[in-house]
Amino acid sequence: MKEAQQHPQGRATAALVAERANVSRVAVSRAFNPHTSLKPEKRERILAIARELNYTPDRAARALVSGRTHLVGMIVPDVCSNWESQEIDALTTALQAEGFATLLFKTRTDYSMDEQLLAYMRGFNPDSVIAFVENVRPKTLARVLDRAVPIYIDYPLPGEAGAARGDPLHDRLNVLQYTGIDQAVALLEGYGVRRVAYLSGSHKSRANTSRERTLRQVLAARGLPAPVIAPGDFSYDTAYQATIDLFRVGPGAEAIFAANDFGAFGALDALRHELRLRVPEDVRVVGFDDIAQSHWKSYNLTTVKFDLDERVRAIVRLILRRLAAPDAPGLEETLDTRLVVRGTVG
Amino acid sequence: MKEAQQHPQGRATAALVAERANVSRVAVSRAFNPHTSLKPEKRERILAIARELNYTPDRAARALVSGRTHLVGMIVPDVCSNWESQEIDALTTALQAEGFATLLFKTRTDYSMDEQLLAYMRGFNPDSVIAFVENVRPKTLARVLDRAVPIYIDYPLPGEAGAARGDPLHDRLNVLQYTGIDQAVALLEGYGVRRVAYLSGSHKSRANTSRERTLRQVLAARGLPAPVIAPGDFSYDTAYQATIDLFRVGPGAEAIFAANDFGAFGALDALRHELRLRVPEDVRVVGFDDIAQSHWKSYNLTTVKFDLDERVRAIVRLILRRLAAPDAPGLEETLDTRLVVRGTVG
DNA sequence: GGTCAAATTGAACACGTTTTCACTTCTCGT
DNA sequence: ACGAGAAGTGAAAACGTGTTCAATTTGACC
Repeated sequence: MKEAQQHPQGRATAALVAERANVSRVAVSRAFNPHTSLKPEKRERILAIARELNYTPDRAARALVSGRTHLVGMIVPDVCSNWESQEIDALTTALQAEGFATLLFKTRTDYSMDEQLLAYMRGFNPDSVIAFVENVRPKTLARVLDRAVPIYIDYPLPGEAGAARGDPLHDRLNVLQYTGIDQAVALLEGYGVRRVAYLSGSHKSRANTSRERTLRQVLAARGLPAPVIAPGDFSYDTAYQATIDLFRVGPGAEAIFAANDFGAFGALDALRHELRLRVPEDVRVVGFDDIAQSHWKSYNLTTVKFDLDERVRAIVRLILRRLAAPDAPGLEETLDTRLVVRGTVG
Repeated sequence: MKEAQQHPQGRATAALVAERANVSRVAVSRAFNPHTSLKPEKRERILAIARELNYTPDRAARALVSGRTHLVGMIVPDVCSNWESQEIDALTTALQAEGFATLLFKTRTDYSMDEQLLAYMRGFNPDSVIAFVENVRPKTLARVLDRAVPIYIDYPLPGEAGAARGDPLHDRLNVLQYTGIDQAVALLEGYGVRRVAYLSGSHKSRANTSRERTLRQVLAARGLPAPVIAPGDFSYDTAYQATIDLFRVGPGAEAIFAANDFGAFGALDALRHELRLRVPEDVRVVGFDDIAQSHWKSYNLTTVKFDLDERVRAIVRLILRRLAAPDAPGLEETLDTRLVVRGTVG
């Protein structure tokens, strides 16, 4: 038997555990892999000694041979001020339970995802990649990422909804927004609102485009006029200024749909503190996301909610299905939204 | 020369690049490691072919032999609602530039860090670990993490400040709070404030303890009475309720120090929307952190600011110094704070 | 042209694991 | 008691890279 070190420093290795337990190194490996055949009492003894020696199989070595790193790459423009931070938070917890870890990367805040960053991430060889950033073409992603199949979080445009696109290059979580928006418009209509403004998110983002078009569709279906569009970029500050412009320069509105909750906060603060308008008496406001701050008293925002738990479960499901069948064609999951009624509509 | 595959699928390997470039595999390795001797034109040619084949050295293999994973583990209780999310955000960007990636782990929100999670993280073998969670003893951390030397972000208590503790088990970033708190109290004193309340963070957290004790020290130094303590846990909701109790049941106060900005928001909303008090006319409020939301019009919070850039640079410096000298005794960096004046004091 | 130090090169080994493949030992039905 | 299938075992071969070391080439100087 080979002479293993007393591990005076550095991690204990499988060879050391094997020596201590009077078994082969292979047996140690098997003890840590559930679906291998090893006499139960033997496995028990090995695990006990491993615990005693503070031994865990080296993930780098394991990755080298198995091809699995158990890392899930996530690319975000901003960890703080976004719906995505909630999702990262919940995803990290869920993935931890499945034996994965979150590998975080930051791209520029203009939602552009450069190839350099993708290549950088690829170097870490994640098992899966979740693209929160939309402004990258699936083909670019697939070309740079040779192994992991990326998961797109997508907001289908009206008409695309049921279409099976079956793209084998990536998997997809579709978030439909019709239901939530329709509930919001119905509520507004009940208060007699007719003139609606849409406070945009970033121009090129599909989340934004989808929300705007779906809103148009819902308004049209109910015989209401098309929305006025105010420019924005999902940020508080831009929304604040855009709202001021909408009322000082533009035509104003009876209700504002903001592309996200942060934008809605900006709109609310502009209406109340700058334009001296009352919400909801003078203007009504609806957001998207339902982040933690939305229930705070200063805002108390009525908003279109994504079910976070459901969403996280769907993503984890996509990851596990993909890893179980690496060559399967593009997988899809679809979720719906609903309205959370608070104080900014009436 | 060994027959390398055409890489019909899967990553390109160093052997393939070597074959294509008519060099040895070792030369390819050297081409990617800057401080090795290789004829420049040769390195150029190898890198060109590597780029063409979309080749990057496998980090798992590299980690196996070099012992460096280029991963930095971060443990947080909450990614969304915290000062930490800002720090994670900025740290991730800075670390990316140095060739590292952020490995994110979530612990329970009660700030307790179980050994199981530490062992789980250890399996990924990060080069460095940043402990945002305070409720774990350095010895526990050092015992579970055999390789990485953890970095503690610490808020020294009054009196501990200059003391070189020289603990070799971990490195430390000290954040002093005297200056910022002193500036805040001086400002309040200028408005004639004498009765100050401190709205706590989580009881066991050193950030909280340090803020409370430093506030006591500053008040005493200026001949003002000791603060009334209202219980809290760094969250909006708890702060909201605690503020109501402070005024309905307790003695009230002329000014409130909240242990963090989120708590300050809760206090502000409780004062204005529940207690119908005016800020800053009736009660003045000061927070800690200066997060992004603190400048929003609804809050416009006067707060003790941590310089994020400076802080991130200090942490990166600690990481690099530690990796350059793995056996050095405990490293330390020390930073100060300052007050950001906005609208909640006067 | 000759000499010596410095720069460059590649074969062999090491890193710690999983996987494959024969081989041995059990288990159970006849 | 016998065979056959199942379960358990360990030696050896990967996985893709960095590092060591001795051999070779280059460059500068006289």
